[in-house]
Amino acid sequence: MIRIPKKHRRKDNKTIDTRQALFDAVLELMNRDKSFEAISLREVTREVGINPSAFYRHFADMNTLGLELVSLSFNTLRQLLKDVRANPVQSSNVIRKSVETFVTYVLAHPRHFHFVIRARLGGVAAIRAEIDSELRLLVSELSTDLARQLNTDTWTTEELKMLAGLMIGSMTRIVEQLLIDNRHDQNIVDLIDLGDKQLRLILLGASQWRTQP
Amino acid sequence: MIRIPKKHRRKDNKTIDTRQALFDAVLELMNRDKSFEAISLREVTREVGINPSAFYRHFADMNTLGLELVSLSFNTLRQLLKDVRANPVQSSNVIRKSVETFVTYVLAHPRHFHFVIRARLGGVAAIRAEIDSELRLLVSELSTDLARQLNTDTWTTEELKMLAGLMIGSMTRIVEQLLIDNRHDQNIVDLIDLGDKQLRLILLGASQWRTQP
DNA sequence: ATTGCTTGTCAACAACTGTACACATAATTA
DNA sequence: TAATTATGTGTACAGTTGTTGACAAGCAAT
Repeated sequence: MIRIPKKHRRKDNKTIDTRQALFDAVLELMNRDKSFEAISLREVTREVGINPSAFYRHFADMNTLGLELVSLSFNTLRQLLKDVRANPVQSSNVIRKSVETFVTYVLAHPRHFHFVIRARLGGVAAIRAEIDSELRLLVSELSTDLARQLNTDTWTTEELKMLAGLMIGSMTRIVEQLLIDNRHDQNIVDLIDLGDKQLRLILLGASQWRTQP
Repeated sequence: MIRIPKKHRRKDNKTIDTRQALFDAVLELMNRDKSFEAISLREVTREVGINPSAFYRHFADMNTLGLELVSLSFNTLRQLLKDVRANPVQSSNVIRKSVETFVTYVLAHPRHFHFVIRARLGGVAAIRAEIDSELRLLVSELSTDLARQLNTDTWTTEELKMLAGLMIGSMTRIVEQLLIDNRHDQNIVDLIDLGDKQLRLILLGASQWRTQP
């Protein structure tokens, strides 16, 4: 019988071959319109082209794979934030430029964003919890950023989080419309326009905000 | 063997018994942390206490059941909107009162809202599409409502939808936090507070909005 | 070249799935 | 009452699932 040997590395270059392929397979299957919960272990190995039992050489089960996928996905998001902080947007229209870079980045890494968007409300509680905590972290980070640009006399910490949540919520919806069922052939430019206007309206409201008793 | 007979009605009183029980079973299973896609036909019938084959007397398959569940769920939402329009809120603090009634209503029909929230990004494309179209309808309705209260010179139709989408998006997040994993024991009052502030900030921004070229 | 670890194959298992068919019972209509 | 229709049962089927255990091959270090 002909056996096609799979290469595998070690220690320094830790067995990334099929491990990465397993990640990719899950993302690909989700891209083909399956929720994470509905993807079977065998389906994944079939996609990769290995025996079902070989799966266990890399992950204890599908859920731990999913949890690692959450980390990976948020890492690519963090990479964007890092880049943005390194090269802050310089433009007369900061907001629109920011939305543009964001959308561009999402479209450059659609699978990771698609996974998070879908798994956020999916059926695996542990994954939901992990995504939730990552998002809360994001809200906190953004609210401290905002604190530097707003009058801290009129903004409590809680209100800053409320504002940050609103902004991230708006962006989340953009990603949802961008990556899921855009059969409504919603133009990308239109989506950028939508995000731009929503953020501008939010920040317009913020500029008028006064703490109420 | 003991057989417990199930009653069933007809025509005028259309076979609602087990049919309704099947709906309830699905909602109950989703409430127990399963995504719709991951619920098997047999599981549902097991929950109801009937033979798997009997399922087909009521639905062609799980997906059509799911689609009907979308209709049912949005009907309960429409009921709220109907009530609200019939008895418009009269208060010095309209926004907060509105959020309160909304949250109260959601908590009175948690399963329907829970289903929609979860299935909106779930794995069944037909169900997603249906929910999406219902939500778009909602956005349209709200934007015509808003048109009556805002200066139509400074608001285009598209911008009204943008505003309505922002408001509904905010409420959607509230429902998500209300019904899913509120292990963060987020107080209901805090959530109402959050929704109130977000809506106020949005409408504050709206009051300052000017159409830009 | 031998040893030892990693990665993969193969075969098997019991459990569960959706669906089909023939049949039984309950409720409605004639 | 008798006939008809709606609903539910029982059994069966082939297909898929997660997981296990024994074994083989790839790779690195000795």
